[in-house]
Amino acid sequence: MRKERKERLEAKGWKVGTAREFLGLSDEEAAYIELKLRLAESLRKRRRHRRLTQADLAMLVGSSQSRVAKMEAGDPSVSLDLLIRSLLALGTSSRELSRIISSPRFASAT
Amino acid sequence: MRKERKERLEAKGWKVGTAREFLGLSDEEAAYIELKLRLAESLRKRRRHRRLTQADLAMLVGSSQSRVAKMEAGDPSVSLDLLIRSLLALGTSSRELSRIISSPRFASAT
DNA sequence: GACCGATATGCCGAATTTGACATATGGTAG
DNA sequence: CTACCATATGTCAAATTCGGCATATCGGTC
Repeated sequence: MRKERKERLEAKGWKVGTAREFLGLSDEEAAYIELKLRLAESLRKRRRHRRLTQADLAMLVGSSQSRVAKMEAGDPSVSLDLLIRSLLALGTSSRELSRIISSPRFASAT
Repeated sequence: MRKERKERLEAKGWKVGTAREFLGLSDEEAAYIELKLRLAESLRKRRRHRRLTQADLAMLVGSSQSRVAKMEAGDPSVSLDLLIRSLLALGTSSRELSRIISSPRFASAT
């Protein structure tokens, strides 16, 4: 996998709609990144809802505060795997997970 | 991550309903494995629908035939990450992805 | 201002995941 | 049976991701 490329940038300031137009991303890469950001956003929302600190969540999933911070930031160094595992650890159901994945981050438009 | 445990077995003969009852899996682990199996199943279905061989798909996602075989078998050595990336490479939309994730593998019942 | 809890960022060695290869198995046509 | 193609399985070095740690930054409160 050669994702050292644009992924470095993915979550810097591109939390906005589609990054696709700014960088030269393939549909597939764009979809992957979008997905990651949706999960990241949701993770943070759910953690806060439960009134947990990043450190709490880290403990819960057997990770570290810094990794949780990276997850929520959509950092390229975190995999969908860990993101999803964390959501599951927070008690997210498949049903809810599916909703997260299909929900538009803003309004896809265009 | 200490998944060397039961995951060794996960995809052996446990394509059935919930593995949860046989092995001592936590809700979270069970959900994770179920999810993986759903994606695996879907990947195979979609690849076949497109009349592609595992080698074709491998080429498409920049992987190898053996890895594709492992993906479709839900092998513990493949991550959700790769599984999802492959589905995306096959043109699966977020919408479809979400449907895959929430769809029961059989009939969850009980 | 100083202090404090929460979060962000950079780094590193350890652990996991990957692609590739060899090889085995399965099915099918000749 | 042989040949061929698709798929399965095992292994391994290289690449990626991991947890943990140190440290920086960001509000609040005093």
